[in-house]
Amino acid sequence: MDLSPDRTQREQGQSAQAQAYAYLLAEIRSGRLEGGTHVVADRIASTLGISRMPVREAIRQLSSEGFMTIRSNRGAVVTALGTEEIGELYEMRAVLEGFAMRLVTTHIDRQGLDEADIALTRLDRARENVDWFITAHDQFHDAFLDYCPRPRLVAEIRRIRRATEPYLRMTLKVSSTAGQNTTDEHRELLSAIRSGNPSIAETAMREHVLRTDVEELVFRGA
Amino acid sequence: MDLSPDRTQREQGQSAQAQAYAYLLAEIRSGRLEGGTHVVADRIASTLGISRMPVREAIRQLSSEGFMTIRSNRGAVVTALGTEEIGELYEMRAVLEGFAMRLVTTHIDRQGLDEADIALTRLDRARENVDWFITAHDQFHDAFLDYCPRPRLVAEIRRIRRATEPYLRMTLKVSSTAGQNTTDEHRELLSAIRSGNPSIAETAMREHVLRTDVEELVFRGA
DNA sequence: TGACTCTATATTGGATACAATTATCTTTGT
DNA sequence: ACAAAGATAATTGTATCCAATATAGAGTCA
Repeated sequence: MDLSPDRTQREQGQSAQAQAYAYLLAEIRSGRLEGGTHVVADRIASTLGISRMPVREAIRQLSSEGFMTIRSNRGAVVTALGTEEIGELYEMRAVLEGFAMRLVTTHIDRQGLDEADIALTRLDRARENVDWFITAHDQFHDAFLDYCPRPRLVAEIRRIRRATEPYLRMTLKVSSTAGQNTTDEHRELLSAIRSGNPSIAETAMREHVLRTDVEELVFRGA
Repeated sequence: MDLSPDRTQREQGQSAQAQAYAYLLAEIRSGRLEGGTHVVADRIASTLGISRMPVREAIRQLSSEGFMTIRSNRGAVVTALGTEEIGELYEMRAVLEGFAMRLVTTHIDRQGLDEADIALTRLDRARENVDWFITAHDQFHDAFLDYCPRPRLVAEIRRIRRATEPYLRMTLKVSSTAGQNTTDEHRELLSAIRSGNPSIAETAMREHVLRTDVEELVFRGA
């Protein structure tokens, strides 16, 4: 997940549209393109040294993925989510990822649990730095999702996570440090999955995402 | 939900891209464009009397919504879902719509429940005709979703329903008639929501979608 | 000063033109 | 007859061009 600000020159075999898509998504996820920003296709095009059409396509795709909003004849703006919408996205992820855990409990093995344990340690050590924390946090959740035998479900969960990332980043920057309880939260989650009981695991994950993430984001800052 | 096969001439104010999108989506949902069909942008363009660019954008949007698949330099094909993928989509809908019912129980009023009751009657009467049945079935579920205060969640549920519609249609055509138990199933669902207990409602809907729809589709035909 | 109209500019939507790639057909050799 | 190779056509990807629309600004009049 590199987020280099400058021109990602078209590497071998990468289409112009893919380049534009990757560029814009990275700008949005990183927060460099803030919500509400008006994105002019022509500017992006010349920044990347390509024409406007592939940029248009990238914008359309990003908009149907929720990252941008296209207003007819008035261009595209980076989707600015209000607290309600952010809350709704977290809620959806909570529900979906909760269900994913139900499936994970019956598919994860010793190795998977060990990996999650390691990820938890990394997460604890990464508390001071926003980028590290987000990366480690994603990896912790991914450690479980890797064992969920539902590719589309996993893709959707990750999509939602990306969509909310800029706001998580903002919040973390404000509070500067993730709390100690974050680690405790995740440790409890891990043990719920270790229990092997699908219902317990589902509930734990649902509550975890709702509690930790939504509360911190919506009520504390943003 | 009209699905006219012939040219939907560009009505007042409708952009070419919107026209292409609506046209392709209707063709796919109705089953006229079967899964696996290679869609040539130029053909669609001349069919609709527009150029290729807005069609490309429509295709890209449809692909990011799961209706089509774009292979680099090799065009787009209508997504052909296997039984596993269909099952996964139903599963996701079951989970999301289950959660939606949790919220609905605390927001629905007398009028909403009456509407659901009426929709149930219509559903029962529409059992012989595939199109009527699908419409009535959607309306029954929508009667609840109208009372769910989470717009994105509702949109996602409907998106999944549209994506699986062609396959439901195929299955219904084979079995020619929806069973009596379909009505019973939905009646039980309604009473679960009437109970006013969020957890009962959530479970009922989740089980309902998984049981009725997935079983009929995946194990009976398709 | 402030609202309004008209004009100039920027931006978007769409069509066409061209280049790059893939698919199809034909030819050739065995 | 079959496979390989080359030529040809079809299709996709991208750039450029033009028209339609929206935005911003200058001037005008009360």
